[in-house]
Amino acid sequence: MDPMTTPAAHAPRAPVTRKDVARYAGVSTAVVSYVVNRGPKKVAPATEAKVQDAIRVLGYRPNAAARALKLGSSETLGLVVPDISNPFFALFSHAVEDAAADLGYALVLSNSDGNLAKERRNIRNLAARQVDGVLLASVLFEPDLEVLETADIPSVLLNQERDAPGFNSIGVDLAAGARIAVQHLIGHGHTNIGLAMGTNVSDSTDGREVGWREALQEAGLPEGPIVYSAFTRPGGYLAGQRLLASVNRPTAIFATSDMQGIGLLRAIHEAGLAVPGDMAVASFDGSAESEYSWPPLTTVEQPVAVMAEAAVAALVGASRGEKPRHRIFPTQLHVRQSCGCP
Amino acid sequence: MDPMTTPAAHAPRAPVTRKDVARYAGVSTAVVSYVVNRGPKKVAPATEAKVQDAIRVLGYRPNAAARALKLGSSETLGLVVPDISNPFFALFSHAVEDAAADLGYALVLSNSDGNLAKERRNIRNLAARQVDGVLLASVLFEPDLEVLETADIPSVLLNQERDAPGFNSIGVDLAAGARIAVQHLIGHGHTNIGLAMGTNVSDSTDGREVGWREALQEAGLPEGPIVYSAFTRPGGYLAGQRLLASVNRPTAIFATSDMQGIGLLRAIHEAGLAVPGDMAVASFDGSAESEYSWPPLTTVEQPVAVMAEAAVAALVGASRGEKPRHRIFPTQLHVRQSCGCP
DNA sequence: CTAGGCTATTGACTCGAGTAGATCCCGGTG
DNA sequence: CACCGGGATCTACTCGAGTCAATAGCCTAG
Repeated sequence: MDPMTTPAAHAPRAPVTRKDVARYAGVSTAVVSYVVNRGPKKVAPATEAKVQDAIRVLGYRPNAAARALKLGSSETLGLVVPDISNPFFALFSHAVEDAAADLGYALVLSNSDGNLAKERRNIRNLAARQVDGVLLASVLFEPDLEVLETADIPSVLLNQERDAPGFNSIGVDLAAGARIAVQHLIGHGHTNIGLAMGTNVSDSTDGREVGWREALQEAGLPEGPIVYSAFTRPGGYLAGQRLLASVNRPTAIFATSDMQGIGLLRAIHEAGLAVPGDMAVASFDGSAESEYSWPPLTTVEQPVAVMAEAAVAALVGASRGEKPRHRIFPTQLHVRQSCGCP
Repeated sequence: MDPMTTPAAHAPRAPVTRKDVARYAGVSTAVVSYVVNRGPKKVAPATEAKVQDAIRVLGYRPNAAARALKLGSSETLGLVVPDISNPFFALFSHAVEDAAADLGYALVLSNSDGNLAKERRNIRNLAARQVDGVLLASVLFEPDLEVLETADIPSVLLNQERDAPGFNSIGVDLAAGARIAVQHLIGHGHTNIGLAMGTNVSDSTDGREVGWREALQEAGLPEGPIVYSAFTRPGGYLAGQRLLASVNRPTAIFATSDMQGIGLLRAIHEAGLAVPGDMAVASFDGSAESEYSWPPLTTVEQPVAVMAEAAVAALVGASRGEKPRHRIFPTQLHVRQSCGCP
């Protein structure tokens, strides 16, 4: 440390700019830029050393706002999710942040709390902040593309099963995933399989419902009871209570999210039934929580990390003029014990 | 091209600037600023109407980067957490985002993944991005304040039990919370209470360990076995296996986080024991997951929303020159069933 | 010894918005 | 009629960094 006097701890230190570095190093400001950005012109090694030194001594950090202004890019991506405290979105956010950080982008997070007006506000807000792209996990199943269009930012629709022409979108093959899970349940000998379906504002039927139905039909089984409720733990709990009380009580249930699966388990336990003995369960998402429930949930895993990377790549590609596209990823069944496997 | 047809959907529309608005409205750029910011000078109502009109027609959005450059503030806060997919931090992030949004701030999220080097990088990165403040949930229990000092940004240390002079910090009374939980367990008649302690890089003892010990001493009970492991589900699982195998197996366990509590439950279930019959459990945090485990966990709830608000307020206060301070919040015991209550 | 050809460096302009200071225009006074 | 007050508006500079065109050295070939 400097043996001389240290400056007062809380003196409002003026921010160090490129000019200060230039003066200290005895060069022009242009050279400082060239050193910092390694280009676009070369700098003599000796000069570079002087500049690096000055940067270190003064503790210079380029002002990101100035940079963003000049370059027209803030190196920032926006992520809009319904609720970050939902484990699935938390997982997703983490993966997105990782992918973005790898490419030098920062991530601005905002929650829409299942509220369309808030979702719109958030998008507009991000647009005003000059983010380079928006990743939107809409509260709607058919998001209102208008806001995105008028905001005129590259965007990716997440969790999107169907193609929205002119937009990047990313999703998983819901139907195939659900089918595989229900088939697995059928493989355990179940003939009456219920569905705890998440509610969903859309005209078209959710792929998970389709997959459930298909698997049943293929096996020549009748449709089990369906209960619609929120994609949440309480939603699953409620669905569980209803399903258990239904006239033709199923012996297995497929839940359209892990959160519902968790809620389901609670309802079943409270009814004094055993899982998977009295009631088998399988769910959808593949979150960490599903691994540590009791019993551990057999679940359809979404390739979250891969999807996040693809989403970020699509955004970065869009700013380079690439065409928007719709990508669907495959899921994978994670067999644990709630289905009846040992 | 036909001038009447709409422009090609993906024509790289040039961004609308203040100048465009000024030209369209037939005024100077200064007036546009005055209208947008409602000051610092007055504008005649008629002129204002013209400008508002132009803004609407052209779809003008002020460039946040330019604004940030000129004003030296980006209206942005940074949040650094070890891992957003940990439910506790997810919950916290949500609360922080809410509080920040209420005050017009956006939130930049970054994960440090329990990696000190990454934590430092993230902080520096945020500093370069001119965030107005940083909320830091450090991976260390005694964060290296040096980075924050040299970065010279207002900051708040989260989850901080002890006072770091010159820094804002926010935490809960860990010892008191742990004590209350252990006392509750004692109230159920347990005399051998184990501790699943999260590992913690610090010289001093974690408050939760202190609280556990105090409660035992006060009741004249001997210390039960302690197992140290990560603050995670697998950490708790491991701790559970060890505690169950220990020579003087306890009849109740206090876990220092909900995640550990969840892991504990799994280990106990796998051993074929009943909770709370054979083994009672209580944990710490109050996350949503603890409510839906089986059985639901009795846990010490942290006032996450209040703390988040206080943290954001401290940051905003700091930019106004307020003195840094250390605040400790009380916890509250949430009695559910894992402790033995009906 | 000078022209030519390099390379390293610099000066100066730019991005878009905030705002101080100058200017303009109007009605009202003396 | 000249002058002044005062509100409305405009001109011009600023923030910090990127980068191009111009320049200053300097070495070598002729």
